[in-house]
Amino acid sequence: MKRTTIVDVGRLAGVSAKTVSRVLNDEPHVSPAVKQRVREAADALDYHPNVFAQALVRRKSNMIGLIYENPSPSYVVELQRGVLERLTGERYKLVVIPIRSVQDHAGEVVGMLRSAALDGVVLAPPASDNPIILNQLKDARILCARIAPTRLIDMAPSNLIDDVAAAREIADYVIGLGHREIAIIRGDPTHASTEARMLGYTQAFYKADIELRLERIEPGLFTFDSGLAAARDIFARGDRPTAILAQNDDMAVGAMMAAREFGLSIPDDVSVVGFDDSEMSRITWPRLTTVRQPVFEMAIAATEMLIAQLEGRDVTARITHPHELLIRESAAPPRSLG
Amino acid sequence: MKRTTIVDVGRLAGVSAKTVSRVLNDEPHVSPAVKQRVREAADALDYHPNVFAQALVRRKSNMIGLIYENPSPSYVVELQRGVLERLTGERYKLVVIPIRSVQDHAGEVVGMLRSAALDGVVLAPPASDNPIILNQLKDARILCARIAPTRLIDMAPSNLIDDVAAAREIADYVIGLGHREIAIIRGDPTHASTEARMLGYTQAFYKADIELRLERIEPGLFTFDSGLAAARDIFARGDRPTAILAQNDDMAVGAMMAAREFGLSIPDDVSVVGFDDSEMSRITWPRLTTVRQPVFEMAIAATEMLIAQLEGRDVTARITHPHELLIRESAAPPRSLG
DNA sequence: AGACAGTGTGATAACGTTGACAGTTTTATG
DNA sequence: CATAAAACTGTCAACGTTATCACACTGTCT
Repeated sequence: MKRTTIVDVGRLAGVSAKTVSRVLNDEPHVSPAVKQRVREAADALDYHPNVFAQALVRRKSNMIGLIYENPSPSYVVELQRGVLERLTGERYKLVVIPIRSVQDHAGEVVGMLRSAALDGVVLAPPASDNPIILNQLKDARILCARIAPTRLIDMAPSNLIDDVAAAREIADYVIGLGHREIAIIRGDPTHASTEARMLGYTQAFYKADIELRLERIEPGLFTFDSGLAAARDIFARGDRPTAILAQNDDMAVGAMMAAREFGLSIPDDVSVVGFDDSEMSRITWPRLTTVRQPVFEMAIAATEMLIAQLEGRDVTARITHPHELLIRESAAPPRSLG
Repeated sequence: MKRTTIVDVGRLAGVSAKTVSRVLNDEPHVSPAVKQRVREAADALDYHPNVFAQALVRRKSNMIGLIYENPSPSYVVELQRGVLERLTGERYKLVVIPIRSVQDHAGEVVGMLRSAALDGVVLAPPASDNPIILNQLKDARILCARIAPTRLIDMAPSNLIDDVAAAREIADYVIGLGHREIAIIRGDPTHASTEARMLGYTQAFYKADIELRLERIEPGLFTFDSGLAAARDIFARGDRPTAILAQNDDMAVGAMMAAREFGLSIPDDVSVVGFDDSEMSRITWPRLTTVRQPVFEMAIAATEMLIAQLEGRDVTARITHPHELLIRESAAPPRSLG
């Protein structure tokens, strides 16, 4: 079973392979009559070009990768939706490349990408923050665009939000409601945004002259389960906080679940706020107060940056996307203030 | 900037290109000494094979596609997780191919796949059920494995659950709780499982001698929003049902949200059950009673079937995966029965 | 000793497409 | 009308790898 090639099409249309190539790639200098004949021949033979032969000779694969290691399914979904959104109508295909642990395998990632022969990659956290990966990509001359890096911002095109300010704002809000006994559930320590958000919280605490007690800071991993476990720890201890700041929505929803297990009502007994505005924050009850990170838009923008580079257009080096405090029903003044 | 090729490696190691190829592909008939030399030369030059040249000559791309058009993010996540799980450690890469509307674009899908030159595809609903796509894949000799088809089961390897039985069981359960006034939120009419689940509900109603009133059947699209809208319609009407059967979890959670808007408590005022056991069913409060469809396992199995075909191994033609009724807290006897 | 199976190695020709260049015709220009 | 410019078309050699075949050598079995 031989594939039909461009030569077959040429034979049927009575022209050279090169001419067929020109027609199929919409190159100029082909007479309308020939164009028509070639098109018909191609249709008749149900011809589809061999992308490998093209990729080989053009040195371009029309495939881009999305690299992530993200414990939050809703985050990953948004990410991918954004990339695919920008890719509709383009000839690029998306190859998804989840990494088990960027921290542990940073050295191997780029080698893998090289064999995959992608035209470029979109880096999501924490790969977008990893200096080893960034440097190796540069050495291997693989183009990239980044989502939510917090370091080395100018090393490659970046899509940011101001994590510190966003975290500070939601902490300000919670403090503004009257809370003083506030617990924090941290994100995955290998993600740089964890520190950034922590810093934002700290600034808000400092401004309000609230002491940040270490035992009120629980480790988490950005997963629902880690939020659930952290909040169980928090509630199991004697001095229950009146509010919980979770560093993403998954953990916040986990914390809400834990509160229910302890018979606590939200927001009356304990306020819970998240971070991201992922889909799940809208489907819980009460709906989660959170701060929106426009992941979908950031993914679109990153993909745009990548495509711009691939096509040799000018590239915006950095976009800081707006965040937004979304006040919903999961946080309220502490009961003592009624 | 020239790429380093197999010839360069050969030159450095003092052997022919073919010998390098043999070493790199672990073919026999190479002396240990040469093997060693070639390996060192390849390392020294940081050589990575060009996958396109390989694909061209081997007629094999080592890429597989995942085709879906699925409105439920959590379903898609599970699907992808399963495929990627089976692919870890394999040399295959995953290309994701979301289709806007399989119904409308069935004729174009396979052409697209052909140009993408994938070795095979995993078909998720509703593409797994589409006869046009299946036939064209067959004609184009693109291998495939299917997830949750309901028709033409023997046309290609399939991973099923018994949708009818599963739907009947959860309806039986709700009826068993004492409900008689039951509304149904249907799924996307272009997905064949919608009819299958409907049939299961119908059987349960018939067995219990409950009339299935048409005005109690609301259309939906498997999305949270469609479930929300459908349930609003249901609650806005005079004769409120005591239970709602939603054909997936997304819509069930939407219905729970609608109930809250109407000040109804779950399960006291109204019971809600879903279908799938997607992640969201565990994070709501009360947790959603549903019937588990092992999407993750089905995706792993489908990928295994595809790989087996690609490697010429024997392929299981059909696996019926177990479903399981998961009784949680979102359904209870109707208030009238206490 | 001769035949024979295997092992190790290289030369050459694909795989299907496009880039570079050259040749031929048509059209525009002075 | 001559001539330059543009439009059209074809030839040939890449692109980087592997398949196929050929050859030389090493044992092993009659």
